[in-house]
Amino acid sequence: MQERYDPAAIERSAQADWDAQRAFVADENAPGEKFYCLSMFPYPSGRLHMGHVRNYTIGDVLSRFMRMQGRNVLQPMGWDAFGLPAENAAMANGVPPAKWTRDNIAYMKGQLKSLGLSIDWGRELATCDPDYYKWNQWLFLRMLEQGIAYKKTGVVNWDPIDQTVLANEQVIDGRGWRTGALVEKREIPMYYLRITGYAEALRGALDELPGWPERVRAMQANWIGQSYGVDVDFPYAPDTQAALGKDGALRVFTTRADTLFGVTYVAVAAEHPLALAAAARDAGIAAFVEECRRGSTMEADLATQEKRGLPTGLHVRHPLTGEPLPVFVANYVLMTYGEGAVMAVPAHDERDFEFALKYALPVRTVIASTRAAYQRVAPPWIDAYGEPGVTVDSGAFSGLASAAAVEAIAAELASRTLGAKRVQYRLRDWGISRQRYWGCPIPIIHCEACGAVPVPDADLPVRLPEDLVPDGSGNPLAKSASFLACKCPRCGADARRETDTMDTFVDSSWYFLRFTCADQQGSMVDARADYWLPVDHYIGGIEHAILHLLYARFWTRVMHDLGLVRVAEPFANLLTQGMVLNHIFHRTPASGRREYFNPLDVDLVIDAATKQATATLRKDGSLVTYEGLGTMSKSRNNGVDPNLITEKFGADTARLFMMFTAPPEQSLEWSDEGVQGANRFLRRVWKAVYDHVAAGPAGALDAAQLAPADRDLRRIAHQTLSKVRDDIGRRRVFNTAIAAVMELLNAVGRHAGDAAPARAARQEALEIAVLCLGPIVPHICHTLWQELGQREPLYRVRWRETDPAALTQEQVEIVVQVNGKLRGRISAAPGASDEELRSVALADEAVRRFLDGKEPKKVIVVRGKLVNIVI
RNA sequence: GCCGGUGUGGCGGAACUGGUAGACGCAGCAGACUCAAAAUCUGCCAUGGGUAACCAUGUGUCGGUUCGAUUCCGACCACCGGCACCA
Repeated sequence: MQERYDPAAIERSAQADWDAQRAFVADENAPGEKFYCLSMFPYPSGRLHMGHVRNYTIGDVLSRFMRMQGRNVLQPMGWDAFGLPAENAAMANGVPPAKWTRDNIAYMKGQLKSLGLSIDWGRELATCDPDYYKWNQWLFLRMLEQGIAYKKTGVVNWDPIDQTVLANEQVIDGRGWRTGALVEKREIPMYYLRITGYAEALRGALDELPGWPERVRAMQANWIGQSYGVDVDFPYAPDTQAALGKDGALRVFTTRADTLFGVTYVAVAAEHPLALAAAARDAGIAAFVEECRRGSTMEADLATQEKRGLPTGLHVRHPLTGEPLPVFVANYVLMTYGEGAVMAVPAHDERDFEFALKYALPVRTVIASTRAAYQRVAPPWIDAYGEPGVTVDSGAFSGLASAAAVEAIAAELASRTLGAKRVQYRLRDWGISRQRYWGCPIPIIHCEACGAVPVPDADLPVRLPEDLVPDGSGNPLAKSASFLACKCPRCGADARRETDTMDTFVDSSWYFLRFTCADQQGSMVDARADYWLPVDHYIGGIEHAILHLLYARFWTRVMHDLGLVRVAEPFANLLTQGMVLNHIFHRTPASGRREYFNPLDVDLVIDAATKQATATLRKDGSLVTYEGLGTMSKSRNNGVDPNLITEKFGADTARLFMMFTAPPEQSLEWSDEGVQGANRFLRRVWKAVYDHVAAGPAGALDAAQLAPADRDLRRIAHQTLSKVRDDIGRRRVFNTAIAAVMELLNAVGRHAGDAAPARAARQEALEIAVLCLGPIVPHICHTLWQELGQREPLYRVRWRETDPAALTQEQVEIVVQVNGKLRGRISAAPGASDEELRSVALADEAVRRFLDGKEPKKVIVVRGKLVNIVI
């Protein structure tokens, strides 16, 4: 055995062994219960980043661990290959997105391979392959037939100079990122998927996902946002009838029908028909409506902006009292939620209260607090105003508890056909049309005579031409004569192809199904999907907790309902890993644009006393501003290239650092010293095995022959075995598992003696250490396992059973507290009774000092752990 | 703004079911080896007081429940993730 740990050579040879043995090819017919372990596939941005390394290491540790538990494991990998960055790169370099993407995939695949991941590469797929996206199109057509996909108008960001649609991230402070032009909103026709039809199913099934983190389930439930309420119709007053030229009613949705008698005005969104009718008559309103339409589409902006509105001059009548109520246009009413109109109850809703105060509208108290938190609503706002209570000043409905009042008022409205109870969801339908080139074409043909005609299945896939180069001025597909030209499938006339492509969330909504049968040409999925699904463990960033995971759940349900797959829920267990952080340094020169510096080029000193940070540039010692820790990102230039680490220390060191430094769900702070520490530990493991092996083979272990020190080592080794299995297998934490093996190795270092039983105990302890580390640092363990004289390669070895006899102890330490404070320690047999523990504790010298001769009032004994004496 | 999360030594973190706060590692300090340095090994390492034994304080802040709270409850503060066209 070599004395020096040489990661480059070891990793090369271990990977060659695994390749030669086809060690990780998944087989549906292999023995063992299946285990589908999936990490979120990467966007091929060019190079792997540390978030990927963390994600894929977690998945690989689980995969390798589960193989050792006898499971039949599938761990696939692919590429989320469509998306905006490829178009941006094309604009910057003139390279077609297809070439850029495929080059990136080739490079990143090499990087992934060098990490030693136990992936079945035979199932690799890229979402930009026609073999893959053909089935996006095929399922879209099925959804169209089912009415799940439909067309309506939607709002987009429009850059008037580049004549192009912008993504939200391309809008900076209301201006286009390239042109600086003020962004406009435009309404254009788009395809939507009716995810709202699945809202109840998606929400209800969250309760049946115990393997998901509570916080993700909560986030999804809130996103779907189920609320029970009442639709209320406010009949038009004569002025409104005149303005619209017809009779009718303004419909609002409310969860607080009990406050109906407190309504003092109604508010509508800027896009609401009533607002548009008012705008047509009044230039001031038209200007306000236009201003609201110009603003951001992002919810965060809408929610933080100042609440403003204007009276439309129109009125509606209260459905029960007939009182005329003014109609306002307000920027805080969302056209996309409910009916785009709200009944305003300033006394019992904080937003309405703020608005009414600002515009001097009446505030009418109609709820009495059941805990006497207030008498009459008056500024300033307190949260109690918004709580349910008992109705007052509500005509025939006064004196009812809120819940009862809702029922009674809903019944009354229903009897007058002016309202009905209804369940409302916050969730909106999923708009999938993107006015972009690098995505999956939507399989529609526009015919002058026949309208929008679906492409026949036989003509799928609609291929995306791969030679176009976007230049920022709109979708190049719209200028490609060869792509556009086609015949109408219905009438045969010349027609034009749809140029919108699909949201890339479509691509990632079913890739996990395709991995099970990536070679299937004849159908979207086959029976193998039913064997492997659901994914037993899905691992990915917390940033995907809502959108991707909800869309994937929805898409799978649609496939389920079409009879394509048996499962309805695709992911049985979910692990949401934390972000990888690094220091951020910048400098803002007088000229303006902020410049970021890579942490590699900066020295950071933090004064322990003052906590003052001083950051200087290495090359010239000049000062830069320390911004603190933040997610590694290109824009902040604080990424660490995984290659630098693997080249210097090896993949095992990178893997160990990632797994040891923080538990998987928490964010992980990058630390160069931490990486060196991980490498140091691997060198120690190597040396421990080397020293042992160099002394010649150890004999068989005979428990009866062991000296006390040998038994201690053996106990620690078997405790470690149990702990690591529990940590990885049940708790899904790795840092504590690694810490346990470190302790075992420290114990091996302390253990001495060349007698045969001592050497046998060390052999066993080292075998257990290597076995436990195997899933985490597979290359070094692959080699050390052989050096320890094992014939079966480690990747085929089963986990070892803990020997209960090794765990027994003659004496255990019991902690003694007086009034909850630690005052002494006693030693007792593990099975000692409460009485025995109590009397030994009371007799203890240290404890007696604190008892001060007093009689204990109470003695609490936790067997095997502690005695607490209360005086 | 709304929804979700996090907060423990100089630093990353541990304490799993309410029961010894600080495992394991990093950094630091001291020593051994060395001509020297690196590497390696050994010891120390929450804060304050004390030569020491030991004592007091201490898990973001304030309060509560309990024999006992990092853990449970309430209020607050700071930071992080998501908010529907980044993926």
